[in-house]
Amino acid sequence: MNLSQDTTKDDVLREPIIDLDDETLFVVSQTFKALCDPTRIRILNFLCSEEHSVNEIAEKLNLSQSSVSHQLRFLKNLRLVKFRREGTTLYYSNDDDHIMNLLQQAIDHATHT
Amino acid sequence: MNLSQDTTKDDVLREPIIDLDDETLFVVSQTFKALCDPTRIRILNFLCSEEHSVNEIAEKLNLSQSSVSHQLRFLKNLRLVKFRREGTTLYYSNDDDHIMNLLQQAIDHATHT
DNA sequence: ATAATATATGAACATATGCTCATATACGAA
DNA sequence: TTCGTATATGAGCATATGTTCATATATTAT
Repeated sequence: MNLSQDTTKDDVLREPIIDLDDETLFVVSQTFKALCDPTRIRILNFLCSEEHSVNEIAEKLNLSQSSVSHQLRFLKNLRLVKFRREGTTLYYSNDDDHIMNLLQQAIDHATHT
Repeated sequence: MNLSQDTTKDDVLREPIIDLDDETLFVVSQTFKALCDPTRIRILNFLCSEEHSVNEIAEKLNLSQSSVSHQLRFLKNLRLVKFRREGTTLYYSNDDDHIMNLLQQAIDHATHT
């Protein structure tokens, strides 16, 4: 696994990646950090199919408005969710299909077991 | 509110899962927790291709023996790595292809960006 | 303008996390 | 057994994390 990496265009045979550069490491760890908290998992899973307002999320998932808002800010900083405004209501939705796909894979794996 | 849940085996059409049960939530969060720390990411990535002893890991990744050992215990508890003994040396290796695959996807995604 | 509703935010707090240090344990060689 | 090497473990510590509480901000309606 991990037998290759970006090198110059001329390379054909590539060295295996022993260690990862700091930036990759940071991005990957941040990505998984977003997915490692039960509350965020529930929120992301809830936003998987369709958009929901902050209050809807809080009510359906039985969480405080503040907690949801804090977590949504966290997820928005990582560009995992986005929102649109309608009056005073903000509708949040998925903004990263790739990460949502990783989450679904893990959920499928967990439920399948 | 968990509008849907596991249904009977006879069902073909199923409601979307609004909320996740506690066990799934726990397993998924634990899984990602394993992948959200830079040190564990480096260790798992290093073990991705082949087995390595504790000292090899520590030296190649420039980590303390103690830190590596602690993290390996963490990863072993989650069944993400296994080891075989050869004298006093323990060779650790990947024990969960599915999770390793999730990690590689995230790494590819991060490096590709 | 004020009121009502929806959301965001900062402080404080308790808990979780990851590291280091020192030491314990396990195994093999002599 | 004793020594040397490899690994494991527990305590202590500093930092990170997630929640609640109180309050701030934003938008709409009156």
